[in-house]
Amino acid sequence: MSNPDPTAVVDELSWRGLIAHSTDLDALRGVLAAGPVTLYYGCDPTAPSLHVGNLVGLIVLRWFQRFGHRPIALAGGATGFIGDPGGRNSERTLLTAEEVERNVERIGRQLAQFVDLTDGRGLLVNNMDWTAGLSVIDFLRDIGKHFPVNVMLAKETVRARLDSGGISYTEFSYMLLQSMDYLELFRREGCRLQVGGSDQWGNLTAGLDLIRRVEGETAHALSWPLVTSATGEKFGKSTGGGSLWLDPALTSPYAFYQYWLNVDDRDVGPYLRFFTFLDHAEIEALESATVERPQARAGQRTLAEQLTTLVHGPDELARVQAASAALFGGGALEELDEQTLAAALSEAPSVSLTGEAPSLVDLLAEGLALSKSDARRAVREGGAYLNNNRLTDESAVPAETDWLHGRFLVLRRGKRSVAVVERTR
RNA sequence: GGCGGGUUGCCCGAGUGGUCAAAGGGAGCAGACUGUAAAUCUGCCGGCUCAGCCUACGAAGGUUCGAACCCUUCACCCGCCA
Repeated sequence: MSNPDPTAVVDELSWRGLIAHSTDLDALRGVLAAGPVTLYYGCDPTAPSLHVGNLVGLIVLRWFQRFGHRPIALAGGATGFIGDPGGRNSERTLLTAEEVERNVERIGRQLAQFVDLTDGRGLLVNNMDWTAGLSVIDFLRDIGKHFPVNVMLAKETVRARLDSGGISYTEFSYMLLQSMDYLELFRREGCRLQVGGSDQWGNLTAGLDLIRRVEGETAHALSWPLVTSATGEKFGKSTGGGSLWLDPALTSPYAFYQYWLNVDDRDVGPYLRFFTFLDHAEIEALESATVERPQARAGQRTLAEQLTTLVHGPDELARVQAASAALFGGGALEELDEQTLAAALSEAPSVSLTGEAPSLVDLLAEGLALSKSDARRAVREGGAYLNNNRLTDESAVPAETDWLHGRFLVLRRGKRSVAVVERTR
């Protein structure tokens, strides 16, 4: 898709609620109108995978690409080494060089999945490339000289840290590195726009200042609002507390799909706008459907479908939908044929068994990653199920007839956590 | 460098010799109600070979019949002074 009006990307993002702060929007439109604009978004490799928090950035890059612009996805091999002081009240634990390197490699692959890199339409870079060889003296002279400490101290991220636990010189310097990235990309690639979450605003504007001082030119910044949820919980914390990762090894596509399927009614509309590329009419229709017939959860279903496809692909989507239908369909598991059941269960965490079966409490603990105390408690509280039947006996052992098709036991804790035990002989 | 304050379970935070696995809140989990939602109510929320035992209150050592609580040393954090 190529839109005839390259400035319309601003209106699109605005309609979707993806603009929180911006530098001069009219000036930005002017730049966008003048031709394809190169812009960048950076992620630090603090973990071996991107998470949903990074998803907005990737989607914004895609929007720009759709409107004919040229996105750069930056993996922060250098900045991740230092640690962003923002959004925390204490110092980060430094990652080792091996960890950063490994994370950069993995995150780079994920970034490449979201941005079309063919024929120079997009670019993937690592800021370590221009930071590693820099000497301290050059850095202090060429970059540090342009940063008034009084201005840095006034930045929200720094001030918050001064009020809580203090901040090391290392993290204090983070802003300089990020600004230097922008300057570097401005020089190398003619990058004129940096996008980021609103918590990055201070860092974004620091980059603009640097470019103005060094190059005497105006660059732009655009931020999106922090994604929140209606209940005030941290967005993207999957049930169970962990982050919602994009890597299927860290968050299974099934769990990923279920997360979106369970989104609060009040969040569906905003999330459809933020996270999908559906057109306005379709989103508005889903928004009214959510108001009129909330129990159908049409919005949640579409959201879950769209995002699972975006991140994990259509094949995974089909599998997790089959699994969800089997596990939440309300029908008896015994009635599912072996093939369907096996396919559905392939999405759930599983335990393989060869010999005699241990107690169900042991299996619950292992399959659902609980402590045995927790597993015991779940049974005691009536929150543990075998093949959709509530367990009541803490010392129960699976009976021969419990094995579905002679192969499977379906264990469940509460409504949503499912694990499968598979027996091989 | 000096003086003072602090370090408690996932987070915040009470606890100053036995009744402490440690108040209260938040987060989380389960049950009921529902729509695999929200709100609400109820229960749970260190581990285990679970009516008992083990491990835990920054670290190590000590006093004591007994220590999260007292003493010593060390580490880190926060103030004020230099």
